[in-house]
Amino acid sequence: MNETPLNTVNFAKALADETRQQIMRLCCCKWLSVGEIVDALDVSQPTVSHHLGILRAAGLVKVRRQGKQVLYTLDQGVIAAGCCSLADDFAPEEKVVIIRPES
Amino acid sequence: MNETPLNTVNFAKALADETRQQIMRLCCCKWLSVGEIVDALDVSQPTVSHHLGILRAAGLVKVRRQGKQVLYTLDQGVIAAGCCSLADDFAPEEKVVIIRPES
DNA sequence: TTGACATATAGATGATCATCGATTAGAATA
DNA sequence: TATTCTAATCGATGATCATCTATATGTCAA
Repeated sequence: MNETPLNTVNFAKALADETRQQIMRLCCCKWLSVGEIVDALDVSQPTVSHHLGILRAAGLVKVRRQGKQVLYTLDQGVIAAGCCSLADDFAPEEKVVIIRPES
Repeated sequence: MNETPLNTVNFAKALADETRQQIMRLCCCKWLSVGEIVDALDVSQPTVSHHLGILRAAGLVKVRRQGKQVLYTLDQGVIAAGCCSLADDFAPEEKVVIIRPES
């Protein structure tokens, strides 16, 4: 639900909050439960859930259920693509690209 | 004045508005006066000035005075660097880089 | 099936922000 | 200097949003 298409405005909006970026830093390159994120930050559990909902709606995180817990991690592919879209639109004379190991 | 340092949160906030991105699209790769931007959009002159002020405070635009007019253009170097910072922080496993012709 | 635990949702509140009309400031020209 | 043109600032208003407490939902274990 609340599936906003990921244009550059929605992408930027999803990133435009300090708490949300803190959450993103935490679950970058690893899976974390909501509780672990709450413990690591200084905001309430509903606030963390709220921000995770926004990141989920924007498609910036992958979600997995493990028993009672719900695990989140960043979807780096989507995020890298979003960054490149921004650069394509607003810095086309600088060639910002994703280097792929093999193709 | 109002010189917020350009961390990833402030960078994303500067981009996180539809009207602001419209302005950015307009003055990407060319210099435009405030009046030209106002004519191209459907918002008032104070609103355009307001958004230009935000882009200026974030360092995303270059400004030049020409007679009575004030000209703006995007600072693509800053924008490309901001995109790469975002990608470095939140998609480190995808190698997002700026390709420089020669170095 | 009951209870405990983990997360999501609901509803309220205060802060931030985009927008506008009115006004001011700055620059060029007559 | 007075006037005109251009852009920035002021002050107000409505909308969006981050945050909280309280509650509901969902999952597992006893």
